[in-house]
Parts: sequence; structure tokens; C-alpha cells
Amino acid sequence: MALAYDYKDVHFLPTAQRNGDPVCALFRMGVTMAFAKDEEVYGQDEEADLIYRVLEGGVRTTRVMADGRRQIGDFYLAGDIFGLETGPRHRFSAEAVRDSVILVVKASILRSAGGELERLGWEATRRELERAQEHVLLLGRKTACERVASFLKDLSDKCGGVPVVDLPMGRQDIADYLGLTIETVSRMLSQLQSGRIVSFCATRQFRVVNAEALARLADQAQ
Amino acid sequence: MALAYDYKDVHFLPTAQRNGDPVCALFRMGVTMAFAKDEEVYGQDEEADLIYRVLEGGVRTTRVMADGRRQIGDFYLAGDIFGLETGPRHRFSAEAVRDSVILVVKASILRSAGGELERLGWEATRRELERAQEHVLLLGRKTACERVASFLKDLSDKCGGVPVVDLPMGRQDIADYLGLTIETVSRMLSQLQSGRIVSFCATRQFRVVNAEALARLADQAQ
DNA sequence: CGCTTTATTGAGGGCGGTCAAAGAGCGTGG
DNA sequence: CCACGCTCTTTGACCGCCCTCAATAAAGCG
Repeated sequence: MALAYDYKDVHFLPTAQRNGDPVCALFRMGVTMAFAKDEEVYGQDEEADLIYRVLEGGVRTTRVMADGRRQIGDFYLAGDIFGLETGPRHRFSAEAVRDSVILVVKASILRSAGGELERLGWEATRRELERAQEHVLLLGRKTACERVASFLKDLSDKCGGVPVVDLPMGRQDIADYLGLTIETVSRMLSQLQSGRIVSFCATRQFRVVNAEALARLADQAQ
Repeated sequence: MALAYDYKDVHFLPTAQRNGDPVCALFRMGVTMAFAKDEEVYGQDEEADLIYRVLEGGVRTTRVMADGRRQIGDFYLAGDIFGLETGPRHRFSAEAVRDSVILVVKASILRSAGGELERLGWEATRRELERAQEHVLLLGRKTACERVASFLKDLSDKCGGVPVVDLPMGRQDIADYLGLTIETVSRMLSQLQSGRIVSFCATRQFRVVNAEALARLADQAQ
């Protein structure tokens, strides 16, 4: 079960995100909660009256079809905001991909604030939209290999210059994000590794060996 | 080439959309332009300082990969607003799917307005996001048949109760929207027709014969 | 160290893609 | 009005990428 922490836990955030950041100011009004791996943060069709920020761990938003087919909308890692992507009700559910700590704040604060905060909400929604549009291109027109390459590159870029990137999520989550099966993901990872493009030091840790080749595979799109 | 019309051409809009609609009030400040089939409304990476509303015809937003693979982000028909889906620059280009008339207004009016208009911009962005998320589910987890069924149902729903729905776009556009080839789209349309689910009276005109079966195919997702 | 979960690898099959040709729709001009 | 040519669509035959099913291997965890 999720445990409520004191709001002072905001100090979990990297320093760069604490100073002079209106988003951070907003979340100082929130409450910190812990979620176990696979625990639901919010459910599909639930009321969307809270917004969230990942402090530790990671979150996925998912949509499940009647027969069990699953699509992951996006992943959110430390520092990311999620939950404001919809109208009055969530159209995806959100779950922790592993044990996570999450800041929660009332969405009404954003929506009714006006001025800077409201523009911030719009900005965040717009970023979500841009990510969704990239996702559409990936799912509509990229091959399995390109999808996996795009995924690794995105994650690597996000972690900005870290030599070894770690994957917070399992292979099944990656597959459900990329519109593939777990076997195909595994095969493509092996293929990228044997092609000396990436190198896995552990199941969930890799380093980019040939960044240019990775980018070429990922970014055929202009 | 696009021709500028007088702003009074706002009367092209259906009556229901003219009275007491702040969006309409906004667009009264705009200019009407005509675009020929396949003519570009705006290009990828162009500055996004205008927003648009379709009066007649239809528009597609597209993204083309380096090797020519094409993905259509969405279609916009009479009454729809588009162009505000991005940050400072467009990430998709927009083209008329056939001869079209489009209202154009400065985006800065929306962005800097504050209050109701700004919230309107946010709402519109959020609707775009929801459509993009549905699109992600479709591309990631639906079969070719389900994709085509979803497409026809969406269009039919949008035209709300019209007995005969017409497709403003060609098969290639449908294929590029659904992440399929033109041949597969054609085959699935034939299949849906021989299954007595829809019926094409012309290449670009169909009626829904078995709405329940169509919905079952389209909406396996809850 | 044994048990469970997760990931990898292989063999084979099917859905959708590719290539090719025929057919339908449509504007133009005789 | 029909003939012609162009584009768009449909249909068929075949192929390949990715999925399915199955077995093995590795990792996590008590």
C-alpha cells in the first residue's frame, strides 16, 4: 500500500530542480507517497484531480484492451510530471514500474491558478502531446529494430551523458511501449549488442557504444 | 496558390458553431484562405505562429522520414481546429487532402490572452493529446482489420448520424494514418464490406450496415 | 541453494508487405 | 457522347518481418 510521507521530502529532488523552479514551488504544496512495484497510482476512468511528480523510481501509463492486449503510453522517471495528460477522467492507468516515491498535488491548483501556473500546465500538456506524436511515428512507421534503437537512444539522451544507462522497466514493459512482443525486443537488443551499437553490462544496464549508428537507426525521421 | 478571402467568409460555418462560441469569436479576427488539394498549409519545422480552422474540405498533418516513409498524425474536417498542437515550431506539416477553405488567426492572440481564451487553447491541446493517445493504442496493438474499422467508426461517429459518410481522403492517406499499406487498407475495406459491416456506394462513400459489429471490431479497448 | 520470475534463443507460422497486373473513376478533347 | 489517358483502387501471388509456441538460461529472492 502507498505510504504518505512528509512534504519536506521534496529534498529528494536534484538541486537543479529546486531553485527558482515554479513547478517545484507548486509541488511544495504536495504530499510524498511511496508505491511498490506494479502498484497502481491511478486507474483508468478514475477522476483526474491530482497531478504527480516522480521523485524516485519510474511510472508507466497503460491501456488494456478487453482481450488483454496492453499498450504503454509513456514512462516517467525522476523529475517527470504525469497525470495531467487528460480531461476530467484518466484514459490510461498509471503504475509504478518498480518501487517508487511520488509527489502528489491537487490539479485544481494548476487549472484555476491562471497566469504562470496555468501556462505551465498547458506547456506540460504540449510536451506530452509532442511525445505522443513521436510515439505515433514510431509505432506507425518504424521497424522493430528502429523502435528498440529509438527507445534506447531516448533513454540515453534523457539521462544526459551518463556512461551507463539503466532501464527501470522490464522487457515486457518495453515491448508494450514499442508495440512489439517481449521476444522481439529481446532479439533486437541482442542484435544491437552483437552489432557493437550498445553493450549490456547487466540485464537492465547498458552503455551506448556507437552513438552515431544508434542515432541513424533511431532518427530516420527528420 | 492559396488565395486570401475576406474575413466575412466566417459565415461558411454551420449556424450551431457561430452563436455564443468563443472559438468562433476568436476566428472572427482571422482571414479565410483557399488551398488546393495537396497544397501545404504549413511545413515541418516552420514557425508555429498561426492557428487554423477548417471551413470546407479537409487537412492532414504528416511527418515524412528520410527514406520517404510517411505517417499522418491526424485529419481535420469542417469545424476542426489545428496547428496549435506544438511548441514554437511545427513538428508535422499540414496539407489539404482536397480543395479546402481554411480560417487563419494569429496564435499569439491565444497564448497571451489569458483567461478564457488561454484555457481554450489548453483544452484544444488536451483534445489533441487524447486523440494522439487513441492513435498510439491503435498503432501499437490493433490488427489491420481493427484499425480500418476504428477509422470508419470514428469518421461515422464524427459525422453524427448521417446515413452516408464520405471519405474526404484517398486510400493512401488512410494507409499512412493507420500505419498500413494502401493494399492492406483496400483489402480490409473489401473484407468489411463482404462481411456486411459497411457498404460502399462509391469509392469514397460508405454507410454503416452493422454498427454493432463495427463497434466490436473497433473498440476492443475499454 | 532451490524456487520463482524474467530474459534469451530457436523453430515454425501467419499477418501484413511487396510486386505486379487488371479494373474503376474521371477529366480532357475529339 | 464516346474515346483516350491518367490516376486511384482493387485483387492476386508470393515473401518476409514479427508473432507464437516452446525450451533453456539467467536473475532475483527467500
